[in-house]
Amino acid sequence: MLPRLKKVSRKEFPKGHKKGATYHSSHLSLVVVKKDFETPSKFSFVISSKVAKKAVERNKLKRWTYQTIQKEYDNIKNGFVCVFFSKKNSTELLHSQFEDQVRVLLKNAHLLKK
RNA sequence: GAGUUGUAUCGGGCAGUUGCCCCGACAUUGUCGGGGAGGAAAGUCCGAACACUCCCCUGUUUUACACAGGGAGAAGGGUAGCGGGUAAUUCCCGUCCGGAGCAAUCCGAGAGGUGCGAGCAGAGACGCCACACAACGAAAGGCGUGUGGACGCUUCCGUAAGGAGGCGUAGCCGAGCACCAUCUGUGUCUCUCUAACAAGAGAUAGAGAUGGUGCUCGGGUGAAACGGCUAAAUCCUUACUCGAGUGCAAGGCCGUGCUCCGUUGUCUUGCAACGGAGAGUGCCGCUUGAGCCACGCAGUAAUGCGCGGCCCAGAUAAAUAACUGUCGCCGAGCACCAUUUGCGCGUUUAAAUAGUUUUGGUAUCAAGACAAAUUAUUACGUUUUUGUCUUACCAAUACUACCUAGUGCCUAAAUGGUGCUCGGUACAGAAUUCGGCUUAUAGAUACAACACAUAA
RNA sequence: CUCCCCGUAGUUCAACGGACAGAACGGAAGCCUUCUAAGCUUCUAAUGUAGGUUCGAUUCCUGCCGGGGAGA
Repeated sequence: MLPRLKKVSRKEFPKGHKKGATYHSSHLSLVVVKKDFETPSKFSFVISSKVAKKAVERNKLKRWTYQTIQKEYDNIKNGFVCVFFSKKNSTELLHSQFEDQVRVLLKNAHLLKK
């Protein structure tokens, strides 16, 4: 899991999506907003109850994303606020497929240092 | 043995890797130690605690404001056999009654009153009249209250959906009873006639048949059948209970932080001071509580009391996790072993094994016999091809030989154990707290009860 | 999280506890017309679900299911 400092707090949440750049994959989408380059990047995950009706499913998807971000966190550049949005079919994925989707989105957004 | 019902409990264990939230200590941004979802955390269907606003009453006070204590009445809501439990309940316990079930057991808003009573079926669940009484209304009049608008009661009057009243319609089939009418024949008495009987006339008694009227009972229809019964879980009353509403997004704290506005100062942006507003899990409420465990006592029980021990999530864009290995549990399949049981044949002749006969199937490499075809002017022979039979193999049947009391079902069925493979390992995630109810839940365990089958 | 409201044909709405649940716009078939439109006739299709009260439930009561709304 991510520590609380690396997650987006309620005040820092970007209010309109129009400011940031959006990236899409087949089961997820990502909104990235630039901030100052000093602070480390922060992440968030949004899933509505229409996507997954049970709270257990929603918690599971949220934990999967935070876990893959925690694995890749050393490679990620500083100074961004990133929000993952789930699409309607995102409950169909297995765990390894879900991790690949998150990695592909991070790569497409040019957040990885390499 | 295989079920059913009720109650209660559990609902994965261990190890490794990578991580998260809270508390404490040391120390300072790290180490160490402790803790980290449920029986339903769910639905939000009830109830309570707690908090605020409002209403009313009492007291302090001349009154008001304010403070303290409390919820009597009205309206509205809820509950409903009876008794008990609880902080409280649409909850729980005991018990009566009604219903379901063979039974264990389960279900029930189960007080009292009034009366709407359609359609179909059926002979029939009524129709009409009037407005004395009851009910409702108030244009006009009267009386009362009030300055007045008006309000209340009442007379004449009006209303009919009809409580009570009157009249009437309908009334099938069968049986019984009563009354009336007609007819039939009989008995008794009196009179006439006769010697007498018979006959005739009159009166009276009871019987039978037919018809009519009235009453009672039954049939059939329907949930209910003639003036009663049953019925509101949409009405009314009674008893008990809740003052009404909002719900932790209740409610409160906070400046030195953030945003906006205004004023003043320096006076170009900007900065500083003061005031106001807003936002804000920054902090409280927030987890020690109708708490959990064990024992004893009271009680049929729900539950209560006493005593001892324990501290057991507290996040806030929201922690409690992810992956791997192994073990466990359940189901299915396969293999091996063990036990039990069934059916057939048999102990007077078995089966298995060997040989022969008959029948059927397969194979046609080789050999033999027979038949057909091919080559055609005709005949015969040879070669080739095809078919059948025998020799070959298998199965069944019958007989013979051999041998003993078991053997067969071409490995039958059930149960248990071991090993291997495959599949499954549920429902589901705290958000103010607690007590209930309802719903979802792979499976596992314990106890109690009931009915069925079998054996003793 | 807390608190409210609503479920009837494909759609929008009706229906004292009483038959076979009605209307409009739809859809299908036929008639009319040279053809289409309009018009006429016929058909189609529903009480969210499970119990209870009642002789009888769309309506009354209770539990689930689904949808919608309010409070920052």
